[in-house]
Amino acid sequence: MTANQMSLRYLMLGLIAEKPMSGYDIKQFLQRLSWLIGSPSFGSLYPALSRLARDGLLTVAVVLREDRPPRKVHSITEAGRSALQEWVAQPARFGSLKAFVMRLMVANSLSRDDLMAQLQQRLYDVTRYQARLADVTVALGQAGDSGQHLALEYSLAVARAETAWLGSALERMSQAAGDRRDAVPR
Amino acid sequence: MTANQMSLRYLMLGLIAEKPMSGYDIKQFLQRLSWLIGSPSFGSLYPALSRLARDGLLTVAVVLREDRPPRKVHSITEAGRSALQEWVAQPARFGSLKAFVMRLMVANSLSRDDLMAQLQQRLYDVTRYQARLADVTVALGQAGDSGQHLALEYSLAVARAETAWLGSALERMSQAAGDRRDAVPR
DNA sequence: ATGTGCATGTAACTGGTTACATGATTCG
DNA sequence: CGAATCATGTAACCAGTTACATGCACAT
Repeated sequence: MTANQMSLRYLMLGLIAEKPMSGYDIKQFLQRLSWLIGSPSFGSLYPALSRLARDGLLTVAVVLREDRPPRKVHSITEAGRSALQEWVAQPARFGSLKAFVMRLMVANSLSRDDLMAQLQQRLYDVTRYQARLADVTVALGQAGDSGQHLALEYSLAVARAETAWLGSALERMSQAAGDRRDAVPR
Repeated sequence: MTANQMSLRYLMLGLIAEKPMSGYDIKQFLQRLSWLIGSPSFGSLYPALSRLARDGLLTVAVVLREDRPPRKVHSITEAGRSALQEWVAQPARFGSLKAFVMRLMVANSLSRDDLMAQLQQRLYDVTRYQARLADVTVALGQAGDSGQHLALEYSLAVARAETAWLGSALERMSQAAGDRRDAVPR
């Protein structure tokens, strides 16, 4: 369970891009934030890793140590870095918050403009989603059971929070881009 | 894509519980709210349906019509109804909003108390999640790139909206339960 | 004639899971 | 002595996807 569709592939590539890691390292790291984005099992992690290596997106160095088992340390290649960049810059299709958050996590190679473009796209998608929810809520009116009403209201409350946050975040960032004195936003 | 882990099984069972439907009917229905909860493909829908029938949770009646192809109308059995009830009443483990919303959608057989128990459980889970997020955000402090900060802030904003909504919804419902005059909440 | 809607289903593939196998070392 | 940590991997399974197969009716 790694939060749908982000494929584990690019998540791992993103982690290795920051610093070389073994499969075990990655598992450890993700385990500690499993509550946030979920941690894949070894059964998917190792195969995915060797596939990335096979595709030339990363290189493997076997590090032998006395006493402990040898570890395979994976480092990103130039091809890997550009593949990651390409993936992370391309507009994410609308999905769960978790998927989007994972994308942001890996997106440290993103320029401020690209980052803002991601947020803008998300804002656009969530706004449309929110409008749809509002329509349906009105259309449902008295009909439908209380569970359905609650479901819609709940979804709507969350969507509203998302658009509000995205709006203010974008505003903050464009202001920070306005005065060119401080490089770091916020 | 039916929003993880709810297994399609109980979603379909829930739909058929409301009124008998063919596989095609279900697909149509879900297609129209695919933006909300996602629609499964025929390739998973039909097999799941026949498995439910095989397990005795629903019965199949082949309805022949001149001009149009015959349809297999599925109706829920007693066993099916109790299986659904059992599933829907059991505490949902913490997952995505979508999964929870789907549960609520199907939960029209739920008593107000059971419904409130579901919300209470969710509130408990999200509150813990929110606390964890707040901790990590503080711990991250100056470290971490802007993407990571944004990811955490975004998640936190949504979590806050969830707890706020859940709190007020529960309050409303317990008030409505207080004056026993009107049976329908809200 | 061509495509769209109705209606069912199967087969191949994908991307994950759990459980298993191996084997050394350190901690209680 | 047994359990946990380190470290890698494979095999069986599962739930979903896409693409394909079939076939009739109706509208363009």
